[in-house]
Amino acid sequence: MGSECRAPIGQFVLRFSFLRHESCTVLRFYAFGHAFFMLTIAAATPYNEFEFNFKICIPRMEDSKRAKILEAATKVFAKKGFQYATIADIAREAGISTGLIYLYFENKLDVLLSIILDFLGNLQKANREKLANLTCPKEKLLAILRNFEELLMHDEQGLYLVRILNEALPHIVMIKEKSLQEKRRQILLANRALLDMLDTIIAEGQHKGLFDRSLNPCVMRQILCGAIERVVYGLFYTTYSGDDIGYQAPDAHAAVMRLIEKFIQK
Amino acid sequence: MGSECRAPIGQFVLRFSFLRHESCTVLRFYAFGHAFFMLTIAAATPYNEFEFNFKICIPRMEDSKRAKILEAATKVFAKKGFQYATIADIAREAGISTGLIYLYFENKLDVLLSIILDFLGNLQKANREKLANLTCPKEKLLAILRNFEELLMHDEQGLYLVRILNEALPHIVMIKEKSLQEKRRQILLANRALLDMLDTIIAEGQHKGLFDRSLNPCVMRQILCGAIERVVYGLFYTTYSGDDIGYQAPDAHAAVMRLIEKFIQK
Amino acid sequence: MGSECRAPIGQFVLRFSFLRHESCTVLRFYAFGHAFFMLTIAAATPYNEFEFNFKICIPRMEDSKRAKILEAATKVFAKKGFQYATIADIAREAGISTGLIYLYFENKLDVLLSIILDFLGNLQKANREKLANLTCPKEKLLAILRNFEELLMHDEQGLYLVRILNEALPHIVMIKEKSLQEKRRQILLANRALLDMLDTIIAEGQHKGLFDRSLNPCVMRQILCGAIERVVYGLFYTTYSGDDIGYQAPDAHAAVMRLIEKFIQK
Amino acid sequence: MGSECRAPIGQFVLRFSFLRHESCTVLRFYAFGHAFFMLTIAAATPYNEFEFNFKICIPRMEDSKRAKILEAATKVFAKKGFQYATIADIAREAGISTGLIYLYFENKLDVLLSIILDFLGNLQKANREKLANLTCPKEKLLAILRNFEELLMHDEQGLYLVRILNEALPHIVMIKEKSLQEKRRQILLANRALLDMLDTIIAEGQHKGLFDRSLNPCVMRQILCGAIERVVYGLFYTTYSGDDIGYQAPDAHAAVMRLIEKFIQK
DNA sequence: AATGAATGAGGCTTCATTCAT
DNA sequence: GATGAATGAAGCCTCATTCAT
Repeated sequence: MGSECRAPIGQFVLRFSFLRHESCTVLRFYAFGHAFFMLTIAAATPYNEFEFNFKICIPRMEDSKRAKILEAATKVFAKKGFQYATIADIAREAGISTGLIYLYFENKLDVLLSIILDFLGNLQKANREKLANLTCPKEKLLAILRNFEELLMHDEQGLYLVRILNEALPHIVMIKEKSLQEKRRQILLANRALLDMLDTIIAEGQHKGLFDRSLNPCVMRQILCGAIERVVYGLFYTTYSGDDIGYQAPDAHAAVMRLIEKFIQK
Repeated sequence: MGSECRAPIGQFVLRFSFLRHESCTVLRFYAFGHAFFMLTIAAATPYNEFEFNFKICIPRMEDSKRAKILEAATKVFAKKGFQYATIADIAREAGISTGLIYLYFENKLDVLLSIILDFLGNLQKANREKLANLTCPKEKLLAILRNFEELLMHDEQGLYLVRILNEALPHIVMIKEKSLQEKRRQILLANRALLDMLDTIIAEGQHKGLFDRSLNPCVMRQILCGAIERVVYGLFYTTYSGDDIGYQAPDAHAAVMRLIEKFIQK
Repeated sequence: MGSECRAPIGQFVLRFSFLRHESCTVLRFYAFGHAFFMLTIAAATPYNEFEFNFKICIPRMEDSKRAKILEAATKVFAKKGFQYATIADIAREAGISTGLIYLYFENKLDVLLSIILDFLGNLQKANREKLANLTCPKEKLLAILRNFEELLMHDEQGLYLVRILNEALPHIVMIKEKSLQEKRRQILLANRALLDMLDTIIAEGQHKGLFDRSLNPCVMRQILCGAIERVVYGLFYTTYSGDDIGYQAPDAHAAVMRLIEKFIQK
Repeated sequence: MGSECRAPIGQFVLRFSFLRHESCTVLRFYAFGHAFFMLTIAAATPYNEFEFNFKICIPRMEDSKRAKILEAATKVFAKKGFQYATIADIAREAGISTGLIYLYFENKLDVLLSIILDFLGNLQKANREKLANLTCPKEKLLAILRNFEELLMHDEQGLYLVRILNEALPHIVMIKEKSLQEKRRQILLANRALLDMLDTIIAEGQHKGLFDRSLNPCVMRQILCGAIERVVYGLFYTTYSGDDIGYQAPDAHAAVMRLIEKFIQK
């Protein structure tokens, strides 16, 4: 925080923090420890007209810095695209300074990789929990795909992730930076593990005579994942651009469930 | 009264037609058979003020060079991603100088929009041709989706397009540049027209009792398109990264056909 | 009720004052004694909507760095001409990196405008001080023109300014950039104010029968200013090109004084 | 010309020429050999809105190409400034192609030098003619300054020249290009000759007891020339920016005459 | 731990100049 | 003589990253 200060206002104490970025100034007013409202003054050209953005917000208290940065970055990457999102954007969104990001991450790409790795980790964890008690291939398949769907549709952050995954995965293969090779390897491994798990379950289902045997399991998996992502992407697009995509989250869920059922059956 | 006349302009012949009406005079200028622009002179009093109405159609230079640039850009955008592709990359790939690109396009974004607009135009054209003789919703749906699939799987350029469409569409909404607004509008319109066409056909099929009535047509369309794109994307990914995706073009085609059949049925 | 408070912000101390009126609360933020901005909160109900009135005064960072850049730019612009001066030249002259200039100014044109605006501001200030105690038109005219002459002949920077003003003023009218419109307006206003002041004094002198009545005040002013600028320009040219212009600063001053006396008299 | 073509319109034959530039298209319509009107279509972006500039003009018939280019360049340099004027601008204004300029001139700087050299040549010629029969220093001085004034105030081109001279002279000293050294030398010589002539006449007048002896002749010359240029510049500024400068050509002339008379007298 | 001023490499874009036609 | 497509050097500007505080 740039600075803090207390001043009595009305019947309670008003505390505020003050943060100057390159292109804007952020003031946060707190009452009772909660951020009371946030005032962003953009375009600090002297003697000029200004643009203000207000955000009345009561933030989570226990936000560790790392999580805060990742959350902000997810939003910014999704809205602007990785390349066009700047470190300054992320810092502004997170309410911190640009330098601090480099205390928690190697560089911008590392932030992106960390978002993806966190997501894949969460997905793996959820899958492990759900699959523990299941034996039927159909139930297993459903469980995994529902986990995928839920993580993406659960909240705004999930919608952002669809956009990010879509954009980022092709790049990950290309990463050359030595210091990020380990993270790159982990992501590719986790991703591959996920796909293999799906392929194996589909093959198992085909083998047991439960699923349609005429199709290549890999294509089937690709279709199922692609359909889910696309459907969720539509939801992201709606919230993001304001255009009506023609359906809501429940429609999306129903359709995905129906797709799985119909498509894998004999 | 009408007359025609040819005059050499640059490297191609300019042809124009001349037509005098009672109250105005119309000049039409043609290049390559296209009406280049149309000039209506309302009150032909010499040395006086005039009223003009223009209608411009196709003022562009060598189409082959333009196509060459677009082809190179498609490849580069697909391989590096739009954000990481530089103008120098495109020029190198096309075998021309960087400056020349700015003779044919406004800037990098304009190149991207042109690629997409050309693709959507081709798709629309192919759809119009195929749909002319069809009445059955199922046949219509199949025709459109096969057009889509064929354009994308037909050759390398098609595979590149999947990657580009995937990455670019979110950006298009964000375009603020004044000079690109018209192209942005056209793309969004063409895209919307395509989606509406699909939605209408699906709704028609549902109404006639041919398709599954329980699902929202927009979601169904989203799933079908998403699945096709994802499957084709897998093929691109294989050729591009060298990783085996686990299936080939024929598998992909078979699966898509089967998906359509199964998913839309009652 | 009022209170004051200090909080460190970046490298300087932020001071603010706090004032509660019956219907609103006013916060004033100061840096270096300047009111940084003023925030009026109309209805201080917590967690509710607010009404704010802002008045921004001087949001800028280190003034010394800004001045350093302007000084370097003045020199470079004068020696190379605005058009041929590069940002790299200015940065080199100021002993900083190119990027830093963009932290203090919008772009190259903004640097130029800032130089001119600063000069006009100094001139206005000097005029205000000198004119405070004068009533005689002749004395007033002399005071203003001597201020002008002194600011330009005082030191090297003054000589540079002649060259810059000469070159820049035609450009200022042409500025289209939205972000520079405000500065453009201010310069034109300040310039106009200066000319109007001169014209008014000349007209007053004519009216009182002190000055030559046969001539248009605007032309007279133009001649006086043009003569001064040209004479000073000669001095700049000498130091800059090494060519002997044939006179020195004292000659210049004597001639200007004599010109004023002779030219305005009846 | 790009192309020519004839078509009967009303009771007389309409001939038109057609010229495509990079950023605009120029049509010229002729009647009876005169350019009837000129239509400039800017921003030839396909499918887009256009900007039109009309110019109804009846050009001189015997325009040699070289003179045409210089005339166009004078206008463009004056309006945009040398650096920001492009060869394409000049070609467009002259109604020719960019390449043709390089058939008549070495490069852009050569065009500028040629404009100035032509002007100085005209001035020298006019001075030689006028001075032939004069012996009185006062008459000689008046004759030279009136020549200067007349050439600059005579027409639009003269006004443009004030602006160009103002901007260009400081640069001429800096020219390093080998191929332009000769022209540079000529300009500096002609300029020096002009100034020397003035200085000599003033000194002569002082010596003969006709002029004020208390001032340095060089400063006096500088003041007289500076005043004239500034006054004429005001007229240019008015026509160019549309702002009212507060006086007209006759006011300017009267004031200049009066200045000379008053300033040089004892 | 946190800040944000400072750096400078690298991309986009313009435009003087060339040259095949 | 005349054209204008093509070239590519050079400048502006952005922004990831560093580092003194």
